[in-house]
Amino acid sequence: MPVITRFAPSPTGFLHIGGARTALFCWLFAKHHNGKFLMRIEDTDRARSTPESIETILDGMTWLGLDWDNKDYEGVGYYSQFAQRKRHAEVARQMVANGTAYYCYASTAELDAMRAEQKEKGLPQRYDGRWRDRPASDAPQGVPPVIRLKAPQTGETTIHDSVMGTITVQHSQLDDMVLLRADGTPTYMHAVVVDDYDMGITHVIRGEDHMTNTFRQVQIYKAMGWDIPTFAHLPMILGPDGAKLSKRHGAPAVSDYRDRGYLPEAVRNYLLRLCWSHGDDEIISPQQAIEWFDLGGIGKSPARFDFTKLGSVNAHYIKQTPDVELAKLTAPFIARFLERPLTAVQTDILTRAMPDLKPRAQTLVEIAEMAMFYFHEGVFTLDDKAKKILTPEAKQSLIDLTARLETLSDFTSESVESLFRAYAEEKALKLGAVAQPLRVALSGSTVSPPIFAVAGLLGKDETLRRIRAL
RNA sequence: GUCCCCUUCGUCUAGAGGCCUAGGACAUUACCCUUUCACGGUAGUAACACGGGUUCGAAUCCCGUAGGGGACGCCA
Repeated sequence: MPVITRFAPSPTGFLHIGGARTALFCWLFAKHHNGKFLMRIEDTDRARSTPESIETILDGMTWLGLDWDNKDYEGVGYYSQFAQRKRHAEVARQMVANGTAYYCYASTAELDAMRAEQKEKGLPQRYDGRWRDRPASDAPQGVPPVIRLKAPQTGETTIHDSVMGTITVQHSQLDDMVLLRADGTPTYMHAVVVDDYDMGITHVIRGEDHMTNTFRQVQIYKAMGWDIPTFAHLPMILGPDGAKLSKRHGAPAVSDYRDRGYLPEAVRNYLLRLCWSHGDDEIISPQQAIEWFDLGGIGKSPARFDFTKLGSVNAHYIKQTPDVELAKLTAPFIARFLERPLTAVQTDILTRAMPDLKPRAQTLVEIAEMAMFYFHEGVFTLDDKAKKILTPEAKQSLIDLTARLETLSDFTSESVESLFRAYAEEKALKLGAVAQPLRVALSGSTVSPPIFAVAGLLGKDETLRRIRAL
């Protein structure tokens, strides 16, 4: 049987980084087995679902390179849960007919009171089954009922989770959950099961927060006589402090990572290593990931998100990315700082500077910040450190040097360097004594890429202009 | 409160009863390289939550304790 997995986000916000990890694992598992990976939007909550959110989520998936196999579905490009509502209702009614579900006329206020009382008494908060065995003749007039599952009350259910192992829950822990709301729309619990069945999902891979739900959902499969898929519940991703990953930690949305200059392949590699391992391997190419990925490699314990490590993985992928492409990816960040797009000449400088830029950065934003001085016009504002470099002697050396630079016919990184080296030797100076002042002159800072390379890139005119502007 | 899951360096993890003097990566410290900052290289600090068992032998199996996470909606 071919493997079919799915990612089923609810379109009520952005694509969460934890969701992205789930999607990645589903995708990898399907790819590994030559199966299919499907996208389903869980939009049954009409009040909270928005088209913008769907777009954001799909964008995030595309950015990460996680393509789904039902892009042509019904012309919308994904399976919509809401569109299946008639089918959900039909199944619920079928369950009433076969005695595995029933109508419940309890009002919301009534149920709130019930839960409040249970809580006060320290009892487990569960629906007490007040309509479970009442005859249809008891139904009040004009009250639209919900349909509830008639859950088994004795015995137990065992599931064999591919990550968590064999887990058994007593049926006494289950309650009669709502399947179909009074307005005829399905609840999540019901819709997932029906959709997973209809879509032929063989492996339900999802977050651990769905673990206990699984035992309730299994009752629906049983009630309908459907085959139960394989479940794999992934441990949570926690924030650096061990609490739930949230806005407080800075970056819960996939788009945050794009905006901060992380490469999608780096984010994927980092995410892959959260709760999953393949021996001591850390840097794993997309091809290797597909080849190696298996459910057995997933750990059971939750992982904390570590931005520092993500940074180092990102640095690795930055170094691997070809200069032309990296320049293309960095240009928008620079353009944002400059408040105008880069000219062809500037793009060319950026590309040629890339070999010296990329080993120094962890993100595209850092590259952009570091590259800004190349495009600087006018006079630099120097900090104290830089000012300290420009002693009267240093300035004098620079003036001496401008005269010599002037005569250079072949103005390159190499020729400038040998000229500086010769000068330093002549004056019995360390190279740093002339290189540092040049660095300040050309970059406006005490820290920059190798300064002779900078001079070569800037060219003779601009180099002399910057020295004279001091 | 009830139920479920988890627990190896600061973090991600390797580990399937003897290969463990517990390995790797990130971070961190020192040194080397060096025109600055990085990159790179070398070396170091650093962990089996605790308590009981089982066994000739436990990070690994069992029980308990503590801590963490999750679920308990006409949200998904």
